[in-house]
Amino acid sequence: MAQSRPGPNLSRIATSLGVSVATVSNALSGKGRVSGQLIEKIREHAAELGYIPSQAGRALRTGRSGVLGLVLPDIANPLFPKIAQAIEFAASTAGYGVLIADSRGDVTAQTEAINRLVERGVDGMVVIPRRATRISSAACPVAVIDTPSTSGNTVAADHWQGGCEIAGHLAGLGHRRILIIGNNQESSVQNDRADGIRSGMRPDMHADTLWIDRLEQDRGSGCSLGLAEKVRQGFTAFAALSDLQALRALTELQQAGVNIPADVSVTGFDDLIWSPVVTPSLTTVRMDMDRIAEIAVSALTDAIKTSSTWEGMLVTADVDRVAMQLIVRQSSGPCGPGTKNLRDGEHVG
Amino acid sequence: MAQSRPGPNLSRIATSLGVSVATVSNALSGKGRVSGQLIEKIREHAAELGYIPSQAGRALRTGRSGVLGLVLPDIANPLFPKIAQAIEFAASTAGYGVLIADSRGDVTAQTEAINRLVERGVDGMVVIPRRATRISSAACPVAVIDTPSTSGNTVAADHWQGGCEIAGHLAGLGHRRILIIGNNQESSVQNDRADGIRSGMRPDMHADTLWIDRLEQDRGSGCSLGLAEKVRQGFTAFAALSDLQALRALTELQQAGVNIPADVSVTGFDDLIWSPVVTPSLTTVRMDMDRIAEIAVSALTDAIKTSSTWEGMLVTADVDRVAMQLIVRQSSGPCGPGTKNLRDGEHVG
DNA sequence: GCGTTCTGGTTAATCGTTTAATCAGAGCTT
DNA sequence: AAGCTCTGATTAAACGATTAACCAGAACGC
Repeated sequence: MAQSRPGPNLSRIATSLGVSVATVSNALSGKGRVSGQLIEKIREHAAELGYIPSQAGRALRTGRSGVLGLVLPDIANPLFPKIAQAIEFAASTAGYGVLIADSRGDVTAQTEAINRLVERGVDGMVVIPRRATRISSAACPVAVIDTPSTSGNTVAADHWQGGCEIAGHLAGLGHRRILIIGNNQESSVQNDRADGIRSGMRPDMHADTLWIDRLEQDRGSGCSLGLAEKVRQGFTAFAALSDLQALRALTELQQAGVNIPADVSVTGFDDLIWSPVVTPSLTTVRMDMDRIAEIAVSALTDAIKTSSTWEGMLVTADVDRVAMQLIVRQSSGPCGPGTKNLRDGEHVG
Repeated sequence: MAQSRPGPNLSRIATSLGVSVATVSNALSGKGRVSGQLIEKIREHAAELGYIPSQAGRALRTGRSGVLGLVLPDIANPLFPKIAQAIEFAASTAGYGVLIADSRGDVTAQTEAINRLVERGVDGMVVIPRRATRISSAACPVAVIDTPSTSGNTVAADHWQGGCEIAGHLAGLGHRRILIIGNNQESSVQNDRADGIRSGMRPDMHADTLWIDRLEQDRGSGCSLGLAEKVRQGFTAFAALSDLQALRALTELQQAGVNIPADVSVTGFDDLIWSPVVTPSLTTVRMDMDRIAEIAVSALTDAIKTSSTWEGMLVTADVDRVAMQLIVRQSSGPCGPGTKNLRDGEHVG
């Protein structure tokens, strides 16, 4: 039961140098009144002893754990790697650790996950909420990354503006009939993206929307989206609300013999990992996750510093939306005669 | 500076019930000697007060934080969501939290990330090592998830066996010339998978291997893999060592007008998120990440319980490999006459 | 020369939990 | 009745860091 840690602690440094623990603590934190030379000497000695402060001791005394929680609706989300990476980076440069909690898609599991984090004593947390769920405020500051149009959102990518970018791009290429392909109508993010696309269209343009989950309820998951038929109906551009759906559309169209981008264009959202390497590479719109994470984390750490009350609260940031950036690749091209040879079959079904 | 936590602590419960803190602690942990009725009363009262033990206090006293670290070579890895989800689940059912650390691909950053975790006082950690790097053992038990053939591996999917499954599947479909498509020749995981494929082939089969990163060094990243040419050379099956490369192959072939699976077959590894929804859906081989995570975590917690010494050590488990499961979908089919019409162009280059 | 201020430290309390050591009383033996 | 054990609790000492409060001595003003 050698339960004492191996590394030196404050008192070991103190006795070894013949000073008091308080002085060592002050020297290292630069808080109390210690002479310059002594500070130097203590820091040097601490360094060569390889001193690492006990988070437990510090946490117990200060009431702060130095850890942030990260709650995700569903870790399996392909966007998650970028989010986690960005949050972890922002947090660790701010001196915080990141504790993850997965809610496995379930809504009740989300509050459960939040509770787990609270029990572990996180100082604050970043929540990417599931669908349109509200955060039953936990016992610590909470930053929400959702979409700017949702109340309670701390900071997020400007999904609406991202949609505008896509619409503008497609408009510039001459496309007039666009099929928006989304997964879930209840997702506020996807709705904002779709709204953005519609708002960015010129007056002479027209868009229909296809929600995959509804289609799959009828036809079964993984079913065909019937996009070849949509091509025959005159749609020349398929704007998916996520790269995953864009990929699905892309491969379905390719399999049906539709050439991209010669015949039709396909665009996505998020610039996920496969987007640059598929053929044709995917035109998409990217969110600056690093910046979003940095804003969220600093809003959180500010709230932690100044929070005198322990009630849960949703933190706010000066900037609540971060622009998305259009990445033009090969899956989008001018709306040209390439589609003509498919048009004759109109109104087949 | 209301630095005292809001929730009740042991002493509040104790005074409120007129007993000592020790008794409350014993009653809740079931360790000391407390009468049955008193245990009941204390637990009840603690519950209705919403008592949550202070991890900081406990950690300070016991020297255990109740937190595991998770170190990833590169969080952006598309496999990461599954890993993180599985580890988090296994850890939280074992009563542990999970602190993440990203090494952003860099090898030096990996040790840095490990140090960050140690400083935060993790009781142990799970490391998915970068390429062939060895873990410079940290000051806590470490479980390594790599591949069974690597020394120091705690537990991992049986990538070699997974390769055999693929080879067997393709052999049964009549394929004789296989192109293995990998990303990186230095990856021990990819090497094991490739070896597995070769070992699982029948004597009359032949396989070549294409390493993408080498190709990209010459032709630039995102370049064509020249697979259409390979089809003309007589390859009828493309076995990628990851679904990401499989997807790349699939789309490149489709764009070149090659029909899958009629003309050639494409297979992958890992059953990543897009695999079921692309057209044609991807035949792949899946690892049982939940089981791997559970084995790794329980090996870790065992080591933590019994560890009297604080030196770092690589833990071992009874089972060091978990079988992979073949998922047959639509991207693989019989090697048939479908390829014939492309064969006449043999030896063009 | 005596009160005051400033400097550079020390003392001691505290955070909340665990756990070894102790202790009061009941029941039992001889 | 003295000694013993057993039960059910209490006491007190950690764990390691932070920080308010205190204190000795030097410098200084008047």
